Amino acid sequence: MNILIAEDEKAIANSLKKNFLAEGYTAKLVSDGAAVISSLENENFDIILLDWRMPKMTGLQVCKAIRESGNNTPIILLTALSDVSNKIDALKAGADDYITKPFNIEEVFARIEAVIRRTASAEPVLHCGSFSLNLFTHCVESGESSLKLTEKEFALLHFLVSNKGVVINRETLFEKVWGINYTPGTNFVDVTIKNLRKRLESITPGKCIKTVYGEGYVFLGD
Amino acid sequence: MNILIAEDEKAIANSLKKNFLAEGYTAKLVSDGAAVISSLENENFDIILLDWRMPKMTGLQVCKAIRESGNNTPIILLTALSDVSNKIDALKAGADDYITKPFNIEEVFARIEAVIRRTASAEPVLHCGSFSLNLFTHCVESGESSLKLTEKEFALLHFLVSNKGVVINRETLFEKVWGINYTPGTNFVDVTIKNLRKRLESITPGKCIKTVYGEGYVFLGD
DNA sequence: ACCAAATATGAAAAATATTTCATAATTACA
DNA sequence: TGTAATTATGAAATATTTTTCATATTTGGT
Repeated sequence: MNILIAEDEKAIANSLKKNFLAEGYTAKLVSDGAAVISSLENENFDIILLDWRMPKMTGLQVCKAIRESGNNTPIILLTALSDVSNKIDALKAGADDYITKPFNIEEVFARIEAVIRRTASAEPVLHCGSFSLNLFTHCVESGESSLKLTEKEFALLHFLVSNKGVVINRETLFEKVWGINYTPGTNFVDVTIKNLRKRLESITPGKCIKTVYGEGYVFLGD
Repeated sequence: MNILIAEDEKAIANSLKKNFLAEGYTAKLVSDGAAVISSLENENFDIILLDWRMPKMTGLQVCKAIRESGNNTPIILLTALSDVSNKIDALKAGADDYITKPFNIEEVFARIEAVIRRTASAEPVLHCGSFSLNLFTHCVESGESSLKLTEKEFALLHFLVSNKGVVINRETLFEKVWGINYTPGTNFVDVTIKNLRKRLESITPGKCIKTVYGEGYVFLGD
């Protein structure tokens, strides 16, 4: 078991690490968001313990950044606040669980095990703000509701979501989704965007695919 | 970077480990197949170096066992033989590369980097003997040829492959693939099996889905 | 406010996939 | 070998998805 600990307070970080080593686990300590991101690029971890308050970026922002980079390593957020709304924010940002400080080490072990058991059997999903895209079942999911997309719809949304925030022109979308060179005169992309938007209405209230006049389409998070 | 080294010869194993540690990598040494399997259950590795000849199980068997357990960690096989047919066997069994002894450490580092770069961008596949099933694109692939399955075909083959060697009855197949309770009178499963077999003809020569009279269907490896 | 270009939409047509069903072939067993 | 049960298969009927296209709406610039 290999654990990444992102915790600013040295005392807590060292205490966690000592306990993990005693259990035969390996643990790496980092103290800011940038270090978390670069560690994840170079190494695989079984779980990430992420402090809520960190220098420069909040744990929440780091969490979002991790998920946006496509990394699905389970994350447990550590926080001094017991506010319930933070928990909701945390889970929305892509965290898997949440431990309130002060905690005892048994609780940490128990939650790690629970999260790993839970996520080991989970299917890969792309977190897209208020909903998520299941890459295996091709469903968009939000809370209880789930909706299966057609293949073109799925491929188009998948591509837009994985380029969140960047405007993609029709030619590119066409070539990525249909896999063939763009031939002017077809409006496949427009039609599929329309259908996609209609379907997403029932899943998420806001308009998450925006048209940029003369340029193309963008997926916006929320 | 976390490396699992499965090598019987202590001298080679220790030399590898020393070199990896010098590079800032972590490495775990094991000396038999069972230890490889159990290590993988408890820890994530970035790469596995696997000796061709090991006590009890051959590296090839261990390799197959790893892939059958659903683990896709990149594997490099180490072998004293320079026989080309072994390389083919190795890749068939699910290995990603192959290094011939004696090797120098630069070659090992170079191959590790190459394999990681290659597999990092690869899509998840299920190795099924002479072909593989791409879980993202829903294609069966064998060497150059690739074939897109329909949804029911994919789901049926996926379920059979992930229960390789065990006979599954029609009721179970129906419920897993169609997601609804079995109602007698339908022969969806039979029809889809027929279509699947016809499609697989062009990919793999042998009959890999066998009928067990009165019981159901099995996927057999090859 | 008006115009031309760009985008959205509804709906028909074509292509694919799924389901149904009748019949043929195969199997296990007496 | 004969028979009933089981499985395989071809093909029609449905359903779904993809593509086409004509028309409506929106947009940015004048």
